[in-house]
Amino acid sequence: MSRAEKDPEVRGSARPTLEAVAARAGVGRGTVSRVVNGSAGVSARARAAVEKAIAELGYVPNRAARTLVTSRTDAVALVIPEAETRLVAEPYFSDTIRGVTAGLADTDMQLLLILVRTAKERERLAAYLSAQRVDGVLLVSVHEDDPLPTLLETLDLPAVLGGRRSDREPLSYVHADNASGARAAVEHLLGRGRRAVATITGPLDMEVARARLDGYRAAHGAARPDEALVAHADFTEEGGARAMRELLERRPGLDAVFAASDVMAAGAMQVLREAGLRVPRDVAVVGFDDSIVARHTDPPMTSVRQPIEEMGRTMAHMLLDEIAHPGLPHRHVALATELVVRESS
Amino acid sequence: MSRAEKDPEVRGSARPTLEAVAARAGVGRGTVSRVVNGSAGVSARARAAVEKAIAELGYVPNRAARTLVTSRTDAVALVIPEAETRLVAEPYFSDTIRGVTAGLADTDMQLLLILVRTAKERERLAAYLSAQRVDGVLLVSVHEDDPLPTLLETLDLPAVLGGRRSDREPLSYVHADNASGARAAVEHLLGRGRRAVATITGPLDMEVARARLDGYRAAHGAARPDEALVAHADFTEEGGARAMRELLERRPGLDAVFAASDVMAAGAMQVLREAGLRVPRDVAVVGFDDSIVARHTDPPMTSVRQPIEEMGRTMAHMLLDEIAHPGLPHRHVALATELVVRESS
DNA sequence: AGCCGGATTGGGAGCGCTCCCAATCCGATG
DNA sequence: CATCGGATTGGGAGCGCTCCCAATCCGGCT
Repeated sequence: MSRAEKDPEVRGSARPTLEAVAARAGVGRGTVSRVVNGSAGVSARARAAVEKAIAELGYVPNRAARTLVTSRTDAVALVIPEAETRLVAEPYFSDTIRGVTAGLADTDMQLLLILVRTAKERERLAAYLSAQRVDGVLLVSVHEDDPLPTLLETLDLPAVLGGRRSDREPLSYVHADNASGARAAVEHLLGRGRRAVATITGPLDMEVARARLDGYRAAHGAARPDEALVAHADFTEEGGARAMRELLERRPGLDAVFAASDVMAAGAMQVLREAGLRVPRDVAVVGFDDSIVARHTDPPMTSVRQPIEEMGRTMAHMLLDEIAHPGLPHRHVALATELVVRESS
Repeated sequence: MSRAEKDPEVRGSARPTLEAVAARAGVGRGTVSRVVNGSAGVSARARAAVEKAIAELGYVPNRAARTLVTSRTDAVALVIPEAETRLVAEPYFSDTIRGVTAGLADTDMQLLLILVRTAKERERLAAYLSAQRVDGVLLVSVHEDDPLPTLLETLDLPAVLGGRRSDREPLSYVHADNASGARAAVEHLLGRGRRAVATITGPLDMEVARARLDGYRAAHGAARPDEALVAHADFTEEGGARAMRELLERRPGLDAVFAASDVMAAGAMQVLREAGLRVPRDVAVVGFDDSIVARHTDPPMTSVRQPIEEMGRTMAHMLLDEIAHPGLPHRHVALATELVVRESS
């Protein structure tokens, strides 16, 4: 039998309250509260007495009581569409979380993780967020038609997006400079003498996918690239494979492919191999994300690295700012990408 | 200027309270509370009136107020040592989270994600958990000397571990049947005629690593395997490579390797290739985890799959049980693994 | 008609904290 | 020595909810 069952005092009610600390320190509740919250206007003597009492009693403030009166929750939510956790290049997920956690580390903000899987859950989430249970929201992997950002806007709840819906995104966001990254990748291919550089895009209802396609086009300068060299996919390996087959059928002479994700690039490499084409000899391949997949393909894949962990950290910092200063105008941050050259190009 | 600034009523205080619902429905607070919490003893008439009022007002209970009086928080924490998010095979992290989320889906439990990075943070966490801010704790990737499980025990806080510290683990846990999985892998190699099967272990202060090593030994039956065929590493790719070099030096004639993780196996395959040995012709390789890495090595790797998402789901369910029924004896659940045969063996 | 007991109901008390104001203290000033 | 004002302090009020008990209601029975 657990101690808690025998003696209800052990868990819960036994914990010292503000009042107990006040009594022990021989001061009033107000003074203890001031010390705990670091407000000014407490004499050194009183402060010392309170701190001593706190230490002796092992006092920890009751968060619920505080929330009840201040209506701050000291919690932020990280909302991730469930589907993304499967599709997106693997480390994306953990890197984001790691970054966000790091950004929150010196705060005593709690991180609530919310995976949204179904439309039903999405609705529940709306109710949830409306109910003020968090001080702010981080939202990653937004699609263009995602209703959540709009909801956050109307709720006037501090929020920072990872990525943006379009280039006119009103909410604060952090994203990688996808267009430049893609452009650098394609320029790299062209610079190595490739002539017919194809691309495999992500789903075009995501701005990341569009931006990478734009970068691909921009790399061609005034010379509009052959539209038959553009194939659309969905960030999955199978999608990448399918797109590669299409491309080979349409333009058998292509000599390079830029895929908007490593996973798609891996699918493409598979198809190339099956078609008897060698990488990079016959067809050079560049991916995007520099995920773990890129390092393990054969040959190892050239890829565009995005600083995902830093993005998470930045998002967290921006959110804390917005929470602390509600009037703040929204901010838009783009972080640089970096081309990591390996043997596939 | 945001609406909230102009009109403080918009955010927060404007939300209807229990009292408001009661007034609107023409009943007392108690009745509304009973309806909201689904307790019995409410007439159909009253219930209908209350439900109508709730819908009209868009009432959502204030969690903090409820927590304050019940001292339930309706939140559980998932604690992950930060280091693991880097080392462990990538999808582990997201699969676990996905599983836990799924297991919590029909509840209105919140999931708090806590990444512990430093010893300092670990201490803070102790204070945090002692402060009753969650109803229960999920703890993954425990090391033998981890002080947290013991803390949870003394706090008498509902907890479920992912993995166990030893085979005498008192706390509830869910783990994969590592020994059987490893055994199956090695038997598979022996069954294909391999004679000198080496193994690369994980850090032996983790029970998973020990269990997989035990499985390796068990597969050899009465015939104790040559101890020179056992090399220790740390679940990293570099560690796997280093161990492989050691093994090749000690026993150049080995014809198979079972690594306790895919990532280590990938490192080993790299070394084998550099040594001019072909996989699987000269040396067969089997990994553990069946992570994304296994599918992308060259050749694709045979690996032992563990049902990580299901483990997460099971952990969540068990925790909910322990929270609901505090007296419950601790439970230990082992989930079966499965050998996925690919070209590396 | 009067009474009984179970079903239903209302609302006081109180959870632990912050906010805020009135009270007190104390050194400095005239 | 009286007065003044800023610094410090104590504690009432109240946040929104659940718990619980006393009060009320009502159908059935004598």
